[in-house]
Amino acid sequence: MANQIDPLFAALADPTRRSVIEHLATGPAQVSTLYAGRDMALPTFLKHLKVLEASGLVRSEKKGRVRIVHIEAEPLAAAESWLKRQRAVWEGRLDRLQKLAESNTPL
Amino acid sequence: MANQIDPLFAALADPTRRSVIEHLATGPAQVSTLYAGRDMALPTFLKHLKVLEASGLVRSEKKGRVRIVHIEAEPLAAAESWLKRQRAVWEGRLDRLQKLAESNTPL
DNA sequence: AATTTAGTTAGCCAAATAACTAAGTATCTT
DNA sequence: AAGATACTTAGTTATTTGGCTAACTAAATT
Repeated sequence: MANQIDPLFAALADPTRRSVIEHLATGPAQVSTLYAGRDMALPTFLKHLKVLEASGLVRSEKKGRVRIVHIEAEPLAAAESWLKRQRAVWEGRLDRLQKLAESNTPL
Repeated sequence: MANQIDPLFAALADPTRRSVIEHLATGPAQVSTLYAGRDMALPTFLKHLKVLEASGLVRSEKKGRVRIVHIEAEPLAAAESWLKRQRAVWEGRLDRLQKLAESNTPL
């Protein structure tokens, strides 16, 4: 029922995982490509991929011995949306404060 | 030097802390007000506030025996900005795919 | 059929996180 | 001056996280 936004932000709180998302934003990729050049053991990296997949930010399917990973747009948009909403509330408040200041300071 | 975006997303990955941000978006508040109605011990809640403050999302100062907490707009915007950037890359890719499909399918 | 490639599973470990209680320190209020 | 209020600090505990190695499976290549 709930939005499951916790694991989403948690997934984004790691540089390895964010860089995977950055890579996948340019298109789907297989595990070994995503792994290339990383300074960590493969099983460690696979755990990061699992965290991403559990958060819903990413999906994957196996083709032969290769696993193709792709980004999932909606959860990314959901996170952005939460932030946007907070900013809207915050800016709405600033607007009201400004109007108040203007009405009380008729120069 | 680096953007310190890790602790930012990490701070947002907890419902208690997000609800504090939601509250503070409507304006500054003191600790006891933010704490009111929460089902956890006060020291536990204070740790959450410390996490928020360490992430830069929030600042606070003490006035007498009361601590006033307020939101910090920039880090919130930085998180939103990262997400927006990913979406831009992603949507740019979708646009190119669509154009490609159009040019290859002249009806 | 043997080897290489691409991931997977299992198990261990250290550090970080989230929670608690108990006890303490300022700062109002009466 | 005493008491209440608003945090603060210290110390404990359980769970989660992020990392590792070793050993394994399945698919493609030679």
